[in-house]
Amino acid sequence: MATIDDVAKASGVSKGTVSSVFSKKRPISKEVTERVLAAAKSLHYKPNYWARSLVSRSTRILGLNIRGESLEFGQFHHSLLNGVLRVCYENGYRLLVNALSPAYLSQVENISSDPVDGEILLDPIASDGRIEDRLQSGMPIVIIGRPPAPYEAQVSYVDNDNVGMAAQVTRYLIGLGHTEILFLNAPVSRTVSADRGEGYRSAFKQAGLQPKPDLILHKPLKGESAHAFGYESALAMLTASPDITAVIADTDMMALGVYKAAERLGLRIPEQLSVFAFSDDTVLSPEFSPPLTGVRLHADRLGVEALKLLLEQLNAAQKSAKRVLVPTELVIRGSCAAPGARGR
Amino acid sequence: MATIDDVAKASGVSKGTVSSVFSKKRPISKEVTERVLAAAKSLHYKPNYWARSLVSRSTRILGLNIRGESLEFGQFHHSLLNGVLRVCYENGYRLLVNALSPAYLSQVENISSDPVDGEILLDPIASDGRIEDRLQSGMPIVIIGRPPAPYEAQVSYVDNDNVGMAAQVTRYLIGLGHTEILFLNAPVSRTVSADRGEGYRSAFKQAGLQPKPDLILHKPLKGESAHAFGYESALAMLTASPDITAVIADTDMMALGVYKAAERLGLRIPEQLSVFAFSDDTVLSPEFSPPLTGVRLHADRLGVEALKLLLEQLNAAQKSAKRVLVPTELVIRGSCAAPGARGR
DNA sequence: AAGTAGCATTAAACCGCTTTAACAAAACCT
DNA sequence: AGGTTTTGTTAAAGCGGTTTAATGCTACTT
Repeated sequence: MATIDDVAKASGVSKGTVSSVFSKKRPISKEVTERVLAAAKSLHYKPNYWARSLVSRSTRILGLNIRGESLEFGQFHHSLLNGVLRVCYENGYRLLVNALSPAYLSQVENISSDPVDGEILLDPIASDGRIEDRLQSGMPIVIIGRPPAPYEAQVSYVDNDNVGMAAQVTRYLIGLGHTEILFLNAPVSRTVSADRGEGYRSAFKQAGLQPKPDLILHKPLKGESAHAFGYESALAMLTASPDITAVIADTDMMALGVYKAAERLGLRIPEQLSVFAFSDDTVLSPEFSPPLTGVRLHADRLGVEALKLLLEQLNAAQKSAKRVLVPTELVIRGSCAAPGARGR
Repeated sequence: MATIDDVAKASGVSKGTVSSVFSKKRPISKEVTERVLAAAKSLHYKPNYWARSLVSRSTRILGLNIRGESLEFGQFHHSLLNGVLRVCYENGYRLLVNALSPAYLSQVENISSDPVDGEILLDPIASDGRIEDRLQSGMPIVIIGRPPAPYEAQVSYVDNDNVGMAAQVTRYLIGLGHTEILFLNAPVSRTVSADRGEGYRSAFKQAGLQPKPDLILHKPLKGESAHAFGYESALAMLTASPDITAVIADTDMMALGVYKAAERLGLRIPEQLSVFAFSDDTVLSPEFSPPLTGVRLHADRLGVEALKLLLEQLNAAQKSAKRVLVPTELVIRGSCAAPGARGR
């Protein structure tokens, strides 16, 4: 590959001049510009990206960081990615998808700063090392999901209104006549689980009822798949407490587990058991029988808003912690109904 | 951000030593290693990615290049991306999604070599500047889809067996009794359209029939959406030639246009018109009424195989042009049947 | 005509790291 | 003991660009 020196020599100018021709940061006479460009073309010269980034301290690359443990790229993530990519496309940024295993990152020889101008962090957990890390190094970030409390005032983030959404759903189920509602929540450490738990409880209180703490279960962060967790915990709980008439599941896969448990127990959905999922999977949900009632999260808008915040932050003189909430909508299909008798 | 010099100073060694501690390319005594690492931690030092890449001439980033004109990120692309990401994850590579608008790329100040070790090129067209470009600069590439003829022997690529697949489908329709089969093909310039066209024709010849050239239409590369093209060309052709009893569409969106045209003309599917699409969209296809018969392309495997080839190429001493074909499967749903009367 | 301002260009310093060549100290032969 | 390896460290020379300060020019004042 030809370097800037080759081009400088070939066109009879200094490398500083060649640099200016390409970066357009300083005016160069038309005549010289043409000579340089011609030489560059014949030598197949292109400025080296890394060298340029090294000194200009900018790459026009944005990062999308996915926690290493979970490379579960479902429709939610894809939809989000779509949103992010669109904004990148429009603004001339490339997108670096950063999904590296923790095992890889923990090795000394792989430690390094990230090669991006800014980053979007997905799916924050309670003690999320990534945030501290970026704050430390001054890397602009936007989080999708609510950051853990200590950082909430320090970083910008985009989120659904998880509290409100969970409350709405719970109200909906209470309105149908349910009072014993099992909540199979996300892993405790994920911030989203706290919010949804709060919404769940508040709806109960608002209705003048006492939420029962033992009806909230959390999926473990690692290990067990969502499906297995849905199946096993629903099976156990439904067997132990015959009063339960409805289940709120965190994801569609988890809901699928619940369906399976219901089948095993001979419970008809929705007549004997209502099932709900925090999901907007247009593939799976309608395929369920009965079709799964859930909520549309608008992952693409989460992506778009996050990237906009990030770009804003890159161009702003001083940082500020902004928050954007993306509204959600209940999608009522066929898996919830008024509670019926649960005879054995 | 602290630099290597700061760490060297703080731990009382030279920067060469610090470098060796982090890169592990040269043995450093345990005692010194610890001292350096401690100093690095307290200074929040991380090696600068760009500086490192500049001299080591490697970034551990792979690129996924999408032709600028088409940022139509559908399920095919997502599935492909999933495959690619999985292999990246396992091998400690980051993925750079390169979807920049052509308008942006054409500006002088934005020309520069790509900051990746290797690249996957999606959706090649007849005169694809990207390939020549990469060959020129010595950038390792793997193409998904068949590269244009002049490059076929020079670059590695992964593809479906488009010729065989198109032949299989056409045989299937001929077997059902169709002889007048309209083929709404991909844009002429896309290499995939030539292959599918060939398969279509060969099936006719094999059955002792003459394929009619005017029954093959190509979507324009830009402009019109697939849906609009499907609708308009089907409407025109079906009106002009009442003998047509089947349509092979390039994509599901195009097939949707055909459905719409059929409805407009009062043609029932599949009784009066069979429709087929080269698509495996699990969202859309079953939603069609009747459900759309198509073909499963296994985009994720395309991605996985492409990335494997790329990694192989990066590690190999000398390059070689390999080819991997990913098999496809007919997915028979409800949109094709034996031809019936097409009374007006 | 002299002085000032503006413009295009260049040489040299620098960005933060890796690597080469040189070297000292310790370990291994006979 | 003397010579040869091995091991650990360093100073200095890049990697391929950008940027700063300096330098000739030409053009504009007055």
